[in-house]
Amino acid sequence: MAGRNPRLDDVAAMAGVSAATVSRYLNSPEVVAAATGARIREAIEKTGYVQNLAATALAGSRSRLIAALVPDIAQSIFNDTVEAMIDELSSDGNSVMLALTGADNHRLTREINMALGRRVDAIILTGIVSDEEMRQRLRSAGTTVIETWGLPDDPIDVAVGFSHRAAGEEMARFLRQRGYRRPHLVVPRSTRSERRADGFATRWVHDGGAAPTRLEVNVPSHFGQGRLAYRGLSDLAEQPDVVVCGSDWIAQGLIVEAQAAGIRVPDQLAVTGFGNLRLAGDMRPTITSMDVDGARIAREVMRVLRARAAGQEIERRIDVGFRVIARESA
Amino acid sequence: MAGRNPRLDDVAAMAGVSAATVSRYLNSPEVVAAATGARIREAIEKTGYVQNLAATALAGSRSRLIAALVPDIAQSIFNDTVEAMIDELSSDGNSVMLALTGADNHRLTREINMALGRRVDAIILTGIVSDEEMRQRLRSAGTTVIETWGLPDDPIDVAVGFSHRAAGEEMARFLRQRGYRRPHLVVPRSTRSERRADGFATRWVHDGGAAPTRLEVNVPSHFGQGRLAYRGLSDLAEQPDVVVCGSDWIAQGLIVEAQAAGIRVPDQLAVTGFGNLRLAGDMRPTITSMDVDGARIAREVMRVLRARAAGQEIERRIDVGFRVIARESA
DNA sequence: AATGACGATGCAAGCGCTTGCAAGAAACTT
DNA sequence: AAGTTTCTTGCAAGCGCTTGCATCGTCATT
Repeated sequence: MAGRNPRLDDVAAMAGVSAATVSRYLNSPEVVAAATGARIREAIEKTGYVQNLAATALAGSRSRLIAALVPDIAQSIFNDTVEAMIDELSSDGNSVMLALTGADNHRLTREINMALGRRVDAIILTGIVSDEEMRQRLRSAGTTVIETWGLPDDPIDVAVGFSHRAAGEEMARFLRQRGYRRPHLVVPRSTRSERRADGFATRWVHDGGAAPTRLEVNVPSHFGQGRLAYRGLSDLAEQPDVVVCGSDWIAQGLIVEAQAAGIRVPDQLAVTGFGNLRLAGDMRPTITSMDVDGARIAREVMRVLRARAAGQEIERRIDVGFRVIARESA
Repeated sequence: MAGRNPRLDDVAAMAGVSAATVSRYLNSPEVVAAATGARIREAIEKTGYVQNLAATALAGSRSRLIAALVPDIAQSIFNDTVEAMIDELSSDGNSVMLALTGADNHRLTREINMALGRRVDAIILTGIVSDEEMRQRLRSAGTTVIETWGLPDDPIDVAVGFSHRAAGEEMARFLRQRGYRRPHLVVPRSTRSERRADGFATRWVHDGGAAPTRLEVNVPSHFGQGRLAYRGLSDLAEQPDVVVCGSDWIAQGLIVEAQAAGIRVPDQLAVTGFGNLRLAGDMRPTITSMDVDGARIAREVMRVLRARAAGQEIERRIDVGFRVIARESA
């Protein structure tokens, strides 16, 4: 006890029981007699004991550690989901290892190895693991792996998300129905955004429209890109009547720049965003966007995790859908 | 080897050495003979061995786990810093446990306990731990504790940040010198923001101005609050000539709303933000803000961590400063 | 009063790795 | 050639906790 951190033994000695009993008390209080429990509680209090979770993880089968891999957090549409998940997970007594993968495949690999090394109970992926070898590796690791925000045909393990292609198609349908004729797409260079853009274009053409023009921008997308995208419009042969942006931030920037140039939105130029971030509803004009329920994704992830912990079967693909939120900007 | 994950032993057996040697190879490759190292590398490759870091943490003295506690990540001025830190830390072979504390003291306590339980090598705090008992607890835990973004007189262990009060004073000086006379403060309900506001007010009055009016808003601050804050101006007896916002988001929203009302910024109303986020430079008009180098904070944190690991002494309070970025909005 | 059944607890063998100590081999010294 | 020093490597004792199995009272049952 002198100098070092108190251990299970110290608590056990003080409470007059064996270490095993203290361990049981910690993990399932209901199995130890009430009186014993009280003594143990007191001993824990007195010694200031804090369970060494590294030892717990080693001895037991669970680490109560969950790895969450995201491209970035500085400006990310996933933040709400990640925040909700971290919240829930820690209420359940887990810790979350947050790793940033960027667009970089090499970092993804490194972080997955780290996660495997720590024997995490689950790996939550945001963004798409395209490397087939890595997918295989994850499959055979035996860990729960949840892919979020996308809905691959053949998930590594479980996927919670929606079809980006379908979302793009839906937006095309919506704008066409509203009477727009010349859409211009501003597309961040991420697999998901590109898929939406492809869905949009395919549907648009299928419905008899001319192939939309397209501007690619870097990720992560931000306000400033919207402004640049607006200026880029002047290079187009034909002016669009609606600009379909890959994110609400881009849409916001584009609107601000258009207004600064004296253009009225949506009368002279309509704009749509993606993500239905809070600012979409707050902007002047309010921004028409595509809503994805990030919190719902988090909830479904938790449901999967709990089901797994309880040994229940779950569906492999969980579609949370999306919906167009019609507002003033388009 | 059958069925289960390969262990150190398995690698050792295949390479024809003892487990100790493999362990040494893993931790300090230079101490094992080159030829042996090659055999081990090959064995690792073949078995697909992944070090069990729970065991490593238990046996060794370091866990290579760092806990980062932040109020939130959905909309946070700290995100850049956190992102930079996570990046650096994982390049160094550490994992980061990200915990969200919200404004809630109870969650803070829980997460600190978790961190201590995992025997993290360091705890990085963003936001202020005001509970004196908890500060004491952290002091005696013997773990490296780094408080960031603030600069308490008596840090728990080490602090990297700046004086919010001084930043507020500096903004007051700046605006006074620019000739503004009636500032109005929009203050998020966080200790840091309030401190800046206090610094501003004190200085302003000290320099002969009338005490600034003040509007409190909830955290996390966002675009929509700026719009509301603008509308709130009409309730004031006297109209301000400059609105000092607690964040760039608020400033941005306020500008958009003012413009929608036909008010020219800064001619009829000046606005300042805080944080010098990217959008401050991108907005129309560009937003005058207070810059804090979040990446620098991350770098200093890393420096402290490395110094600690190397057993060197470091200063307890590291001031990264701040500076006003004069732009179009004020 | 004998027999189970059951609840509460202890024993001890791990979980997979690190590291101080010691020994054998190889390379220098004198 | 013997004595040192320097490298490499192995041995084995932990690190602090969990958990299957065994033990021992207590009660309810016959």
